[in-house]
Amino acid sequence: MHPYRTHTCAQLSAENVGETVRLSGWIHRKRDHGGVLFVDLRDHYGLTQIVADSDSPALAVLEGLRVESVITIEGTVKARVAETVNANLATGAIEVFARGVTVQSAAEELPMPVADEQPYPEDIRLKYRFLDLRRETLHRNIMTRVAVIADMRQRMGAVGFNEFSTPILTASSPEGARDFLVPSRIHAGKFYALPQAPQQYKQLLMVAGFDRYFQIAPCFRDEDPRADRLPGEFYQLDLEMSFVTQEEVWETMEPVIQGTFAAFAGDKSVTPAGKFPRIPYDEAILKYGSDKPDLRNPLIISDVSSHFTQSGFGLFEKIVGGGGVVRVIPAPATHEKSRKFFDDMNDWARKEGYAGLGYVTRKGGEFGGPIAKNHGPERMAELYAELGLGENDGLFFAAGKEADAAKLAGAARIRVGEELGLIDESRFALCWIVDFPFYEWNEDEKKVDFSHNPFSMPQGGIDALNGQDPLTIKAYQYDLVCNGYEIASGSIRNHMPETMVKAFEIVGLSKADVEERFGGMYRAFQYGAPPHGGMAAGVDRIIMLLCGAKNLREISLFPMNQRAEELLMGAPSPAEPRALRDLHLRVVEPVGKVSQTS
RNA sequence: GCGGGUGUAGCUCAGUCGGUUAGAGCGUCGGCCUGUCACGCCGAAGGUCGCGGGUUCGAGCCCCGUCACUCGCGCCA
Repeated sequence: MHPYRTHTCAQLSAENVGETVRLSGWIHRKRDHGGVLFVDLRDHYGLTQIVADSDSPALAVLEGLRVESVITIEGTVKARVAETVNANLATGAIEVFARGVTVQSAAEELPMPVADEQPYPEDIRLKYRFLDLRRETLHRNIMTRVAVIADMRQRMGAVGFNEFSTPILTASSPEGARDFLVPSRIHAGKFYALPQAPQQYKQLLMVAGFDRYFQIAPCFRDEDPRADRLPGEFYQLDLEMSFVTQEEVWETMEPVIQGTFAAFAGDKSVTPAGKFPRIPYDEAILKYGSDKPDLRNPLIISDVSSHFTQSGFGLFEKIVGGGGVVRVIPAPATHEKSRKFFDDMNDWARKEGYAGLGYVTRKGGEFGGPIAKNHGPERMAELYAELGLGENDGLFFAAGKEADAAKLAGAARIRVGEELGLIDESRFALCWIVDFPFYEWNEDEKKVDFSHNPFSMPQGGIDALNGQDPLTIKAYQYDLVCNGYEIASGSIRNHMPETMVKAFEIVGLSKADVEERFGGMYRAFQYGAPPHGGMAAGVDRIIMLLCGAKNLREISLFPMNQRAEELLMGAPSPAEPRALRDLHLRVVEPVGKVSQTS
């Protein structure tokens, strides 16, 4: 007989009654009735009830063990009598009568429960992550993660992509996020950087003629986290294709992404492949106030500035006269809502740092609120007719400089949608946001900057760079958005050296700068580079959506906390003086702050 | 870097207007219990009310500072 087990804890059924078996696992729960004792024995696969009574030498041993101790049970499979069958358990028709027990590893008193899903403080969960990972939900989420990644690999392979591993110790990329640096021992004063993404390597693979690359790629960025952004490291489904237009990237990836979503969506619907809406960036900002709109929210923002060029409502007239805009978010069927509902929204907007969120109420056709009063009921009715709003619909107003108003309107759209329960939770709504601006105006430095990706191809190519106002140039650049989360981002790359040089010139960088900062890639483009493009999808975020988790820590094995500490292993930690010497480093403590070590 | 929220037993939380010895449930420990499956019953231990300062006759409660966790802004090409 196998020293540890003949079956897993999910395997035994009525068919095994009478067999002598061996099971190993953790003591999930223990119910001690004195003369008879039950143990729910748990392994990765499931639970089996173990029973011991005074006839069994196992009774005394099990009585003395704490939960989460690891044991091996040898015993006989018994059918449960009808009244004691547990329909909630896969193995609930049987139990194993323990004849002998071996303690493989006794557990101390636990710092946190395993057989219980009660919320627990993050720092304890992270410090005892091995216990946390035993808990049902997290254990299941991690297995979903494993399955999603395997599914992605399979689908990518099926459409002709090959998985390549690119270097982890690489060169610092001067654009973008803050790098994690690794000091060089051999080269004093020089540093490797961990890749923020395999961007340049995957483009080099295209130049090297490999045609279709993908990788479940670890990426490293030293930026502050969010609930949907892990500190330090994360994974991307990174891919690149040669000789493609952006439409081909979308057409190739829609079935892959849709397929993976559908495979794990449970009873939620997923936007069909080939039907992902393609929304230009400018339109997204106008209609949704965001470049990552949640399309489950039916509310659409409208620009009503033209209605306020002349208005009894002086504030809006002044804003529009000064080049600003007035945008509105409908609040359908809010005639029963109290004044507090509307005032609370305004308070919320002010708390978020905006000037305020105006509103008009409407009940049975009657307008209410100061904006309606001053603007006048006839003009309000005109505006309502244009927007197609009914006699019980309210309206929120976001006014100011265009970018601010759009942002406030976007935030208000989300909040109104949630408050009114308008979000359709039963689906994954996917869309592409396309035609991102290539450049943007940097108000602080009074100069033009790259808006997103300096490697992407400007629409119109070098002619556009030469002849057009830079701020009107679009890029062949796109994001994939699901339920308000940006889940992928990509572009057709700029593979032409002279176009690259021109593109960087506009943000004030010379040819020499390009050669210095992107030397490898720039050099590669001198020797025959195929037109190429691709994208990178946030694996963690996709898994979070599919698991219905609100936080990336719920789908990650050993995540760092918000201060980028890994509490289980204790990272980061101070280095030995000798290691610092080898690396030619000396630590300079920040003034006024003592670094904490544990 | 900035802002919001939270901080009371190992955990989840209650704690009235600032007023007696700070409570409950879960967990832990001890005892009892031969059919439970979130077993039950009895008992016990367990508290620098995050920390420091202040106001007050008196502070878990009010004020100031600070720390931790968390959510957001900046940031994330």
